[in-house]
Amino acid sequence: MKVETRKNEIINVATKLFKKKGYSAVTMRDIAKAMGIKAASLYNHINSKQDILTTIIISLAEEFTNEMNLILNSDENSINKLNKIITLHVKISSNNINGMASLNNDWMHLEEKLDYYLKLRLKYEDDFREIIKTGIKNNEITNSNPEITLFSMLSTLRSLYQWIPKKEDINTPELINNLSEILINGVKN
Amino acid sequence: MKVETRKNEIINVATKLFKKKGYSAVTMRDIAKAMGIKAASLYNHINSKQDILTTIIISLAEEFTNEMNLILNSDENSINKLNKIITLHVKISSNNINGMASLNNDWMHLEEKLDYYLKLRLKYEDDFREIIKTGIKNNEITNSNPEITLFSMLSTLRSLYQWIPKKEDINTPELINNLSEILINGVKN
DNA sequence: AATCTAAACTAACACTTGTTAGTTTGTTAA
DNA sequence: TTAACAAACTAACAAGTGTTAGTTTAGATT
Repeated sequence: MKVETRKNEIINVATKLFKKKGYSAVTMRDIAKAMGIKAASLYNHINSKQDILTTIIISLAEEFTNEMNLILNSDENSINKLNKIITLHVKISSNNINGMASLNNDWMHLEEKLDYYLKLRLKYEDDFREIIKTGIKNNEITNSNPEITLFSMLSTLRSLYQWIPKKEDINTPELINNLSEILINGVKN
Repeated sequence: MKVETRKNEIINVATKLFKKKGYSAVTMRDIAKAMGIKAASLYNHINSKQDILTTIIISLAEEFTNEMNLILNSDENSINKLNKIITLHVKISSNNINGMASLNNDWMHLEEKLDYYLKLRLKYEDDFREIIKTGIKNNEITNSNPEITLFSMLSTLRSLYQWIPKKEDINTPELINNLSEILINGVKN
C-alpha cells in the first residue's frame, strides 16, 4: 500500500526540509535541488507548495482524530485511557518525525484547509480534556486544574518529535513506560 | 530604564508578527504596515531584519542563562531547585509571550549569533540535567531515565507561552503552584 | 534666523519567489 | 514500428524580497 511514487518521494523530501527550516523558509528550488531536479519538474507530480503542506498536516491530524475516537470508545478507566494517548503520540511521532514538525509549527500556513485543521485540533483537545475531567470525578486523577493537567501532558507529547531522533538508544516500549511513569506518577520520590 | 524608543516599538511590533506567522513569513513591509510607515523608514531605527530576531532571542536566552546560574548556586535541595526553574519559566514567559515564540520556533534562522545561542541552550540543558541527576542520587527524585524527566519538564515549560495568553483567568502564583504540583507529583491520585 | 536632528518619505536596486507553457527524452505497450 | 506516457528540461512571468540612496518635513536648540 505504501508505494514509493515520485510524488511521495517529493513529499518526504519536502517534509524533511520543512522540519529543518520551516515551511516559509523552504523554496521550491530547495526541494528540487534536494531531489536532484529542477523546480519546474516538481509540478509534474504535485499541484503546489501549499498542497504539499496540506497533505502532510491533514493526514496526521486525521490519524490522531481516528485513534482518539477508538480510545474514547474503549472500555478502560481514565488512567488507562491516558496511557493509550501516550502510546498513540509515541507511535505516530516515531513514524513521522519530520511530519510532526510541520503539524506543530506550520499549521498556521495552511490556507483552504486551515479551518478544518483547527476543527480537528479543537475536538482532539476537548476529548482529551473530558478524559481528564472524568478521571478527576472518579478520584483516579489529582484534582488540580484540569486545564493545566491537559496542557502539561499535551506539551510533552507534542514535543516528542524533537527528542525521539536524539535518543536512538531508547526503544519505543521503554519510552512509553518511562513517559507514562513520569507524566502519571510525577517526578518526586 | 525601559524607555519606549521608536526602535523598541518596532521590535515589539515585529515580535508580535513573528509569533503569529514565524520569522520567515513576516516581511519588512508587514512590520512597516503594522507601524503605519513605509518599509524603508524602518531602517532609520534598526539595522536589518536579522538584527531584530537576534535582539529578541539573545536577550531572552541570556536572561535564562543568568537566572539558571543563580539557581545552581542557591543553597536548596533538588526539588526546590526544580520549583525555582518552574517559577523562572512562568515569569519570563508571562513577561515575554511573543518573544518566547521566536526563541522556541525561529532560533534556527539566527545567522552570526546561531552558535552562541546553541552554546547557551546546551549549557542550560546540561545544568537542568545535573540538578535532576543530583536529585536522583539523593533519593529526592524518582529514578527513571533522567533524560526523559528533563525532556518532559522542559517541553511543558517551553510551551508555556502558548497557553498563558489563553488562560487570563489564572494568576501567576496559582499557575506556578499547579504546574509544580503536576510536574513534581504527577497526575495520579 | 540658522542649525540640528529624529523620523518619515520616494524611487530604485538586484535578487528570489511560486508557477506556467511548451518541449525533449527515454522507456513501455500495442 | 508506432503510440503513449512518465518525467525531466529550458525559458520566462509577475509579484514580492531586503535593503540603499537621497530627499523632505517638522520640531527643538543654538
